[in-house]
Amino acid sequence: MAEIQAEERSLNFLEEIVEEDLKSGRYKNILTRFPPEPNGYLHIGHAKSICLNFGLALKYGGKTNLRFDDTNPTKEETEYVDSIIEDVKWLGFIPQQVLYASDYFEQLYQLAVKLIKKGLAYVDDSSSEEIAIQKGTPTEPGMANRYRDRTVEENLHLFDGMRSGQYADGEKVLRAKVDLSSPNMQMRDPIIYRIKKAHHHRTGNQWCIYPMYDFAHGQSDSIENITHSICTLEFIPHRPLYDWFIEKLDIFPSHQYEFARLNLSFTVMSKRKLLQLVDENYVQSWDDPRMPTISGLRRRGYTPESIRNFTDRIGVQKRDNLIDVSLLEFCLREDLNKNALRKMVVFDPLPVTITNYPDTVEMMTTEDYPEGGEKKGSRSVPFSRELFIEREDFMEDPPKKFFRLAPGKRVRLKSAYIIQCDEVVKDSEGKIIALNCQYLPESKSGADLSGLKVQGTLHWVSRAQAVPVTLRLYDRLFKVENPAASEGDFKEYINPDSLEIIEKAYAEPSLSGAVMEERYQFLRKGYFCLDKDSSPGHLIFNRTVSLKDTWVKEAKKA
RNA sequence: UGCCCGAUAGUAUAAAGGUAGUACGACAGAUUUUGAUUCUGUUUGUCGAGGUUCGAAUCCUCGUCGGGCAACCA
Repeated sequence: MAEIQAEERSLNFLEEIVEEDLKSGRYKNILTRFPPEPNGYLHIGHAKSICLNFGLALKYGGKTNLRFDDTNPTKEETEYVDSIIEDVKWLGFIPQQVLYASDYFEQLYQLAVKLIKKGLAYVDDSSSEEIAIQKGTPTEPGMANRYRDRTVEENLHLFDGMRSGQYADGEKVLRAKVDLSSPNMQMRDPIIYRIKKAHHHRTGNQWCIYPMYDFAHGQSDSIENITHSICTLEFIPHRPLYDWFIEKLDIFPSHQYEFARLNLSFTVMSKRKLLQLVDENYVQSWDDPRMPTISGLRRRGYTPESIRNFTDRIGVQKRDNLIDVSLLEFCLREDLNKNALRKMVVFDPLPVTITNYPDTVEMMTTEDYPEGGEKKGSRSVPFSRELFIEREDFMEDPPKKFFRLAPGKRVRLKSAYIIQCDEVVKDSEGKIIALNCQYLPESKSGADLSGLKVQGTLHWVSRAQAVPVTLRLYDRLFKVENPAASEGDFKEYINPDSLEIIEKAYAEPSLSGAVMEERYQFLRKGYFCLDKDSSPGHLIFNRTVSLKDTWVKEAKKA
C-alpha cells in the first residue's frame, strides 16, 4: 500500500479566517464579492483579486457577486462594464449575481437620512479647500466648523434640497460626524455625499448627489450580506470607518480584510499608467498583447488556466511584493507545452535543395501534441526536393557546440530525413543564398535504418506548399524590473523593441486552417495564437511567449 | 515626524515555541527526432540589538528599513 500523502497545502491567512468563521458558526455560508469600478480595463492584478474572491467561495461552498462600484458618474462607462463582465467570464468564473452599487442609490440615501436622524451626519457648506484645511494634518487635529452643529431638522431639510437639485456642484456636502481629532485621517468627519450634476451610465439623470466610496462600498456589502469583503492594503485605514457605519446604521456586519496587491516585474499595474500607454499611443489599445490587461493577455494567447494557476502559486499576503514575470511565463509554458498544437514555421527562410531527392511530394506524419495529456493526434506534412530551413540554423563556420547544419555536417529534419550539407551557394557579394544537401533515404523518421546519430533536429517547410503568414513577436513592454518605482517618468523605460513584425514567414500548409481558439507551438520557436486582425487570406499570429532557449545563452558565452 | 500596515534565499511563499521547507530563477549534469519537455543535483535566507525560554523566524522591548493615510477618487 502506498503511503497516504496528506500533503495539504497550508492555508493562506484568508482561508484561515474563513475556516475559523465557518467552524465557529459565525456564518453558515460565505459570500464574497469582486467590486471593480468600471473606469478602465481589468489587469492581471485584478485577476489575483478575482481568483481570490471566487476561489475562496468555491473552496468553501460559498458564492461570489460581481458588483460594480459605480458611484462616480464622471469616470464610469458601460464599455468598461462590458469588458469586465467578459474578463471575469473568460477567467472561468460565474458570478452569483451581477450587481451595481447604483442599484442601491435609494437605499443608500435612506441610510444617510438615518444617520442624520441619529445626529451623526451634517450638511457642510464649506468649500473643498476649507474642508481640507479644517481636517488638519496627520500631526495636528482637525477643527469643527459652525455647520457641524446644525440641527437634525435643518440637516434633513438641506440634504433633501441637495437631492432635489437646489444647489450647485460643490456647494454642499454631507459629512459623517465621527471624530475630527482622530489620529486616523479617515475618521475626521469624512464626506459621504457630494453633488454632481452628471449623467450616470445606469441611472442617467435621476440623481444629482452621489455617495462616496466609504458610504457606498461597505453599505453595499451589507445590503448583499457579504460575509468577507476582501480589498487591498490601502483600505486598511478605512476599516474603522467601515465598521463605524455598520455599527451606527445597525446593518448586516460584513467584515473587511486586506491583502497586498499584485505587482509584476517589467510592467506597470495602475489603471492611470495603463490609460496613459493607450492614450499616448505607446500601445495600440487596451487589448494590445503587450498590455498586462486581461484582454491584452487573452489576445497575447495566455490561457485562463495559466493565469489561475499563477495566482494560486503567488499566494496571498499582506506584504508588498514584486512578482517575477518569469513565474507567470512558467505557468503559461506549463499549460501550453501540454496543450498547444505543434506546427512548423520558418521565420527567416534559407532555401535548401535536396539534390538526390526525386521531383515528387512525400507526406510525412508528425505528432500534434507530443506532450499532451488528453489531446492526441497527428497530421501530414509535405516533404519535397525544395525546402526552407531557418537561416539561423546554418553556419558556415560554426563554433564547437553548434548542433545544427554546417558544411559537411548532418542534421535531422523533424519527422523526415537526415540530410547532409554538401554545398553552400552564395551571391556575388558572398551572402549565403541557398544550400545544396543530400538526404539519407534509409533515415526516414519512424523507419530509420541508417544507424546514424545526429545532434540536431531542425524544423522546415516544403517551399511549394508553404503558406505565408505574418508574425508579431512581442517582448516585455519595459526594460526595467520596476518602471513605476524607477526614477523619472515610467515611460522613459519602455522597451523600444517590444514588437517585431515578420511580414512573411513560411508555414506548413495545415496552418492555413488555424482558428482563434487553438494555441500553437511553432516548433523550436515559441507559442503563438491567431490574432483577430487576421483575414482569410492573411493570417497573423501573435507570439505568446518564446520557448526557453538555453542555446542563446550558450552562444553568448562563446 | 501623528496613526496604521509590513519585514524569511535573487523573486515569491511555508514552518502556529521544537531539524528553516517548497516553487520560480540561476548553475551543473542525464535523457531527447523541438538546444523544448522530462529527470537529477548544486547554490543562496529568518532586518538589527536586547529580553523571556531547556529551546525563538515565531512571544516581549527598543531600533532600522519599506509601504500607506491629510481626493467632493475608488
